[in-house]
Amino acid sequence: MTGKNRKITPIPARGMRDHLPEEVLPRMEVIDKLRSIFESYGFLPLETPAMERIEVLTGKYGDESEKLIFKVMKRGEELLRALEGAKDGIVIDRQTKTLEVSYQSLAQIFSQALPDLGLRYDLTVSLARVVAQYGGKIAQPFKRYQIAPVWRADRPQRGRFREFIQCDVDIVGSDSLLADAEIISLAVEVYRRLNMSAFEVLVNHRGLLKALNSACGNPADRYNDFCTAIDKLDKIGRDGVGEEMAERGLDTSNLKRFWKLAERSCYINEADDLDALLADMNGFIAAGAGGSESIEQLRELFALLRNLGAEENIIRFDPALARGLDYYTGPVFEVVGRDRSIGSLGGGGRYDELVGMFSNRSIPATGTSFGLDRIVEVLIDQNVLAPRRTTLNVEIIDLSGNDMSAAYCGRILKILRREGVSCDLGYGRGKKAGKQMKSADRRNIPFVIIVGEDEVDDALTGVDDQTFSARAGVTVRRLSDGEQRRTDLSATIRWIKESV
RNA sequence: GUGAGUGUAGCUCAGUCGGUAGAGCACCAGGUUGUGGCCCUGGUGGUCGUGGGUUCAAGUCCCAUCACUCACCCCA
Repeated sequence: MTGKNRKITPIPARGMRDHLPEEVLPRMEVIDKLRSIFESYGFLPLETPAMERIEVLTGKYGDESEKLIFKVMKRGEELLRALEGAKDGIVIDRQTKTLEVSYQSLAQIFSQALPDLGLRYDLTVSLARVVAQYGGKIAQPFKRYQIAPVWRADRPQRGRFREFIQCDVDIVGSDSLLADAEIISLAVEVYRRLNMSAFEVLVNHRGLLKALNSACGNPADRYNDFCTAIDKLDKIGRDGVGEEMAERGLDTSNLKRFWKLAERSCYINEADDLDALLADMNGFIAAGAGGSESIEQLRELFALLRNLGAEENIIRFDPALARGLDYYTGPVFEVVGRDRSIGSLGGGGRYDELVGMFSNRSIPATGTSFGLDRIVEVLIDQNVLAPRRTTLNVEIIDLSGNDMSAAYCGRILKILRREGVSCDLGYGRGKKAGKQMKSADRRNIPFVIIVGEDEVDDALTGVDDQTFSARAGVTVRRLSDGEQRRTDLSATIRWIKESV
């Protein structure tokens, strides 16, 4: 460090964020609530390393996403050996400590030969690895949740970061639709218990989309393109989707019939409309492979959801729901705001081919992921959640700042803390009352206890804490409305507990 | 990866035709002897992102670079 010219920027690394206490406190409230709901459904916590072997991560997400994995290079001697091992297009001279490499080989060597670790890109791949590693120990169906950061080397943007928290809940090893129903009703309960307003859950089936793709006149292998285009409906509208499909070389001649069906999307409690829609859907896809089976599954899933006590007008069958990820194989769902302006709050579905990838056999799985940051953002917007500047209930204002008052304050602190009332001694001991009170108020501390000569005169020496609580005169003020009481400590504690 | 925009005090920003930097908020002190939020006064705080160029003179014009933001792609 040679002076101020060398000052290091205090801005966090690109796409990464600091979370100050006032922001962390409401986030932790949400996390606590999520955990208790997950556990009430019997999901168990799992923790896995932030870094995985690189070969665990690669080949799972598709070429585009694979570029977004943060890779960690081999280190020290191993790095040199790897460079020497990458014979093609590279010459290393240990004597002269020089390295010659063609520009073309460089990118390939750096991205393939040198990394041996990577930061996890999501939590599902780690789950699949754990299931393969501890297969015998883990009783299936395995219900696990994991709330943890994941990393993506994406270019940051509004609501998109390089490090963010995922809250994943999955059931591994059951192909029962009951598992899908349980995941969906869990999602509904989470948003309801978080007091999120104006949301709904859209449900569809990947098999149905496959059949719709065929019914629209496209070959089966264009089904991913079909889903990708449909998935953009909210953003670019029907005409946009049509153009998108044309660009991708898909048949758009039958699209009108599809929209006609899609706009009959209805809540699952609207039984007559729902039955009619499913029946007409079945007619439309008559030739589609496996489509009828998907429709039967949806029918059963909706019945199960009603059994699990689904509220009215929350869960909706939406034939135009696609979900971007191409690993889904069965029912899929997405939680959205009713006005659609806040985008997706979370979603999930069945993915029967993914978890088995380390086990060489297919293991059925279904699950959901909650976007913690987006949920917190929406809850703050809806005034359900507020930034919190303190965990303190009480600050003690010591006006005298002498040995006598210090002993008196100390005794109050000890008793309050033991009673579960968080409290602290103001650092402005001995300063003017106005200053100290202002300082407490600015940090949103709800109560102050004012200790001056009058109060200390009342202090009772040589008595136990219980006697002290019952007899010591305490001046306590509620800052929200200025109400001030002079009473004993026990009554003070009751008042504080009642109002916070 | 592609395209656009913005960098001036801790924060939000102004700064005219190129003439050596300003406001509000925040912070500190006081107006106020044991009572906060409002108001008033004063104060601290800036290599104008960084480097180069043009000019008698650059926050201002030009070039480069870095960082951030937004949109696309993709996703949570």
